[in-house]
Amino acid sequence: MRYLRTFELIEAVVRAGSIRKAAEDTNLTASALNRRIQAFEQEFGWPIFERLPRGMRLNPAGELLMQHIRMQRTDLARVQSQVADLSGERRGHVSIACSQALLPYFLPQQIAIYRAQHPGVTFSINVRDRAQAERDLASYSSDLALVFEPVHLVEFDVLYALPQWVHAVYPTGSPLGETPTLRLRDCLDHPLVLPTATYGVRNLLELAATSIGRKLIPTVETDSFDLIRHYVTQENAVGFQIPIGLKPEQDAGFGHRPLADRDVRPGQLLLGQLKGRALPVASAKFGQQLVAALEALAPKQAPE
Amino acid sequence: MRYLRTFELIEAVVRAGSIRKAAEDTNLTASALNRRIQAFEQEFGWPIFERLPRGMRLNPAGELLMQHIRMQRTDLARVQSQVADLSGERRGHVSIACSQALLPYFLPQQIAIYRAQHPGVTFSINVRDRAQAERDLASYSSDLALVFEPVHLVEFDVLYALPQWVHAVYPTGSPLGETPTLRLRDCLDHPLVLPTATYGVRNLLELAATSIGRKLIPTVETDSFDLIRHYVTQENAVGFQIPIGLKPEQDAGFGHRPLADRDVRPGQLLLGQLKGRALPVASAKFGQQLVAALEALAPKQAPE
DNA sequence: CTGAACCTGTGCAAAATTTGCACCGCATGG
DNA sequence: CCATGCGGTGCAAATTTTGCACAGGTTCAG
Repeated sequence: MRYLRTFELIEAVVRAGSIRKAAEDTNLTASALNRRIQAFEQEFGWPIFERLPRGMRLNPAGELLMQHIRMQRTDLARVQSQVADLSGERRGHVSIACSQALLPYFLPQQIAIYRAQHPGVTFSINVRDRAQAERDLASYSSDLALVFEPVHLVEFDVLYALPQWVHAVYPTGSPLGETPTLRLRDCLDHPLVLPTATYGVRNLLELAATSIGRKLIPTVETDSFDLIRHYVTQENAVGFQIPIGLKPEQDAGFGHRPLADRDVRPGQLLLGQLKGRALPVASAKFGQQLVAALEALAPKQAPE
Repeated sequence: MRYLRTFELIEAVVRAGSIRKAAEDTNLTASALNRRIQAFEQEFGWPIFERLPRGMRLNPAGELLMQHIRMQRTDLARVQSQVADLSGERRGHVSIACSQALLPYFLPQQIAIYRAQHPGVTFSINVRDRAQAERDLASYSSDLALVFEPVHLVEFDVLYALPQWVHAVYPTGSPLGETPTLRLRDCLDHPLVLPTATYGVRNLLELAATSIGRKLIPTVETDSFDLIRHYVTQENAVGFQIPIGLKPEQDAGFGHRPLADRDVRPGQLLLGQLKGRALPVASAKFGQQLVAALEALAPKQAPE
């Protein structure tokens, strides 16, 4: 939009950190860009940048303004999406911040289902840890968040909460697959492949280990759930994962089953949005579909 | 703000109902204005006006856009107000939609108190009936509403609720001032000066009258509470009013006292804002002051 | 201490955009 | 059936935005 150009330029300066760099990104001269920023500050009434010898940085007033700009832009997108909806076009864009576990099966399937009905809708999926996901919502860079065990929950409107029991992942043939129920202490005798501390699964495991007086000593620590799955087949190791990221019956050299409820408490996979925000039509509809899909999933994943 | 010019022009067209009239209001040529509107519609992606032989009218898409425009503008004002606040200037503007009863004593006093501390803050006070007050909030044309017995209460965030007993207003020396408690049936023997049906006081009285099998037959019906007060001294009539609009001891030829609790239920004077809206600093602070003032008022107005 | 490499900011002329004027086609209403 | 008021358009003038050249300042390496 033409009339939002000034905002785009301001954002470019914020990103680039200096007028000259931003000028290149925006195909403008530094002088032209400089004058637009100055003109805006004059109109706005206060400077929004600190002039440093190395470039420009937002001052507190600028931070407040940036919030407004981001909100303004996404609200305009919402209006356009609603207008498209009432013209019967059902176009739009959905942006989701989610945990890794949703990537292999759940989200691809849900997106395909949605797009089968509304081919005009596009998606962006950003993998975020639970803290960053909430920050994404707050800065309007994602519409929906689908994360495991989020941290703050301020400014977060929960659309649906699905309980998830932590599963252990082990090579096929491992004795862990044999016992009637799978206890945490049995897993701890094997080499452990654990996610890093930012992840909810790790958090739940640490709590559980402490309460039975043990410590988690990871053989491999990673932020890739893919690596966890694949490493257990290399060594006789144990990894951990929530079931939504695993196929019901696995046959690529490893199996998985839930840990005993009394050892590790189940966590929650939360679908949510920014509190009080009106979502674009496409995002709202997709959110509804996700709620329905998660609901359908709930009874199948009963605790053992 | 320069970059909001397009929005101003759109609003001007909406208000004027035609491009040519709006062109006069905005000191532009009809052709220039016409082209800006067309350029915007092109960028926006859809027409926002219906072209009628007699002028232009918003289509549904335009209605959605107007909501966005209004919201956008007031949010920018909020940002500017917050920035002014962090520069320690404490400037700003507070707009209030309120019932008539607040005009004679309560609001003037509260505004004076606030302005003594923050002389940079300006006020606009709009008298609105309870339905229109809520519409004002929804269209962002008022920050706060202070109304008696509002109707819908959707989209309305209650900041404080003060119970108000309906008082009868009668000429000094009237027998109504003598009885131990004032019953509604005694009032009904006198000529009645009633507010019109849009007002909460009338509503409460109608309900009360019906429940004792009587009907209200107004001698004078008016939307001016001033007139009610002054008319009772002309004829031996009875008017009704909520106490916040009356001085505790009145001596201008009329007295007042609450009607019996069992005859007429007390109504609520509600201070509120649009649900989910972040108010400008000045409005928020003034809102807090009003809450404190209403709180201080509460115990003094005990039922008889 | 010095010079290169950054940065923001400014005067001025060229380029691009917006505006005003004159005018068209069209529906409405007396 | 004609006067009136409406939105829309071509074109030249007016205004705004931009690019270029350059000033003035700070940082940092040698």
